[in-house]
Amino acid sequence: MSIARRPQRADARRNREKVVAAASAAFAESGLEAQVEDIARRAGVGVGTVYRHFPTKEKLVEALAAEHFGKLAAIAEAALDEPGEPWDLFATTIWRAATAVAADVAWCEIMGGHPSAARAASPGQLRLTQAMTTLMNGAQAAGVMREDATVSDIRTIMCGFGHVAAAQRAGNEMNWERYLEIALDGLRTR
Amino acid sequence: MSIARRPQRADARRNREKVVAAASAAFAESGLEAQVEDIARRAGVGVGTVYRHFPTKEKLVEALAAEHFGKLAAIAEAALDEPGEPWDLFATTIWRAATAVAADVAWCEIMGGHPSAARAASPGQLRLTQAMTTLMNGAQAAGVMREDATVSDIRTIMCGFGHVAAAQRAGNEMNWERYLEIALDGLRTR
DNA sequence: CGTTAACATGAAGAATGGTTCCGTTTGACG
DNA sequence: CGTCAAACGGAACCATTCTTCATGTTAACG
Repeated sequence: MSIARRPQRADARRNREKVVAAASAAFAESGLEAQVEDIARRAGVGVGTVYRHFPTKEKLVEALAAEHFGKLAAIAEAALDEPGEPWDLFATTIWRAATAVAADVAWCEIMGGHPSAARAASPGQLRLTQAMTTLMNGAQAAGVMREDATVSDIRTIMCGFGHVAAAQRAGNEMNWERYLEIALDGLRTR
Repeated sequence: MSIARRPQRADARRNREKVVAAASAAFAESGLEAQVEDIARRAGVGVGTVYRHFPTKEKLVEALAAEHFGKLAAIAEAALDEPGEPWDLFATTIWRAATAVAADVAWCEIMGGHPSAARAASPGQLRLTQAMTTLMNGAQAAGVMREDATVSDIRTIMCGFGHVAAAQRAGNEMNWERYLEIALDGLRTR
């Protein structure tokens, strides 16, 4: 019994796009604590409209987090098709991902394991895990990455990374490039 | 012109102790977002009493943070008097400190660079920096630690560590021991 | 066009949690 | 003891921020 439903109105879809874009910008700038009212203002709509498209603020965060993980997956998958030494492919991937994450406060928080984002495993997360596993297997087969390293280690390292990058943005004297340099070195075979 | 002031009442000092102990326990268990009312209840006093001794919640956090840094400084200073290989002295210190921090949610947050704690440099922080520098110089002189490593790197690593440990406690699949293992490896000379 | 369901709005509601305030109690001192 | 300033208690206050809802608007379709 499929209930006959009118198609979504054109202005509604447009507004949804505007909300997503505004939220993306607001979160990138102020982190996940950016206020719904601010997002609505940026989008040029009322708060009610935000809530029409996303039942809660948390769902909005989840949606953007899923999008972010999709981007990371794309970065990792791209490396799979590139030529180069196994270690370089892996390291370059981490580096590209980190650079993208560090430029966005909310993304840092999401990588840091913020509750709103960590909940459901998005397809992007699965793809990311898959691609990273392949990259790491390659490096391990070449004997340049410690044998006991797993994707879980990468998650752990990137969790710490997200927070370091966020702290750096917040003004603490800190350096995420240096953090990565040391962590990546710790993953190499001696 | 020193204003004649009555000495602090005995019950007031006792209550202060109780507040500090209660706050310590509440923060260790629930993190810095533990509520003032909960702290007061644990201490067996009213919220007003908490505010008599600490003008704001943030000051209370700062006081406990300073205490924590004092403990870390003691750990590092103790290692200075112990016999052993330079690298082991350094690594053992990090390990001891990390173990202490990981057992306390608020401590993890403080290490992670929580605003309330990062503000003023407490004497404990200075002592900690001093002792760590000595330990690191020893390891570098022995040629077992990368020459470019600085105390600032340790701060960065421990910032990430605090967050990883907190995330692990919050239920994320993560492993701070593994994190440390990799980071310490990254600090060694190849 | 007219009708209607979908959509938009933003002020009001609800929940949270730090801080204040004043009536009451209590320790210290003469 | 009697006095008094210090200390206490905790309900009330206030600020913040997510969420709802009653009212007004608009795109889609016949």
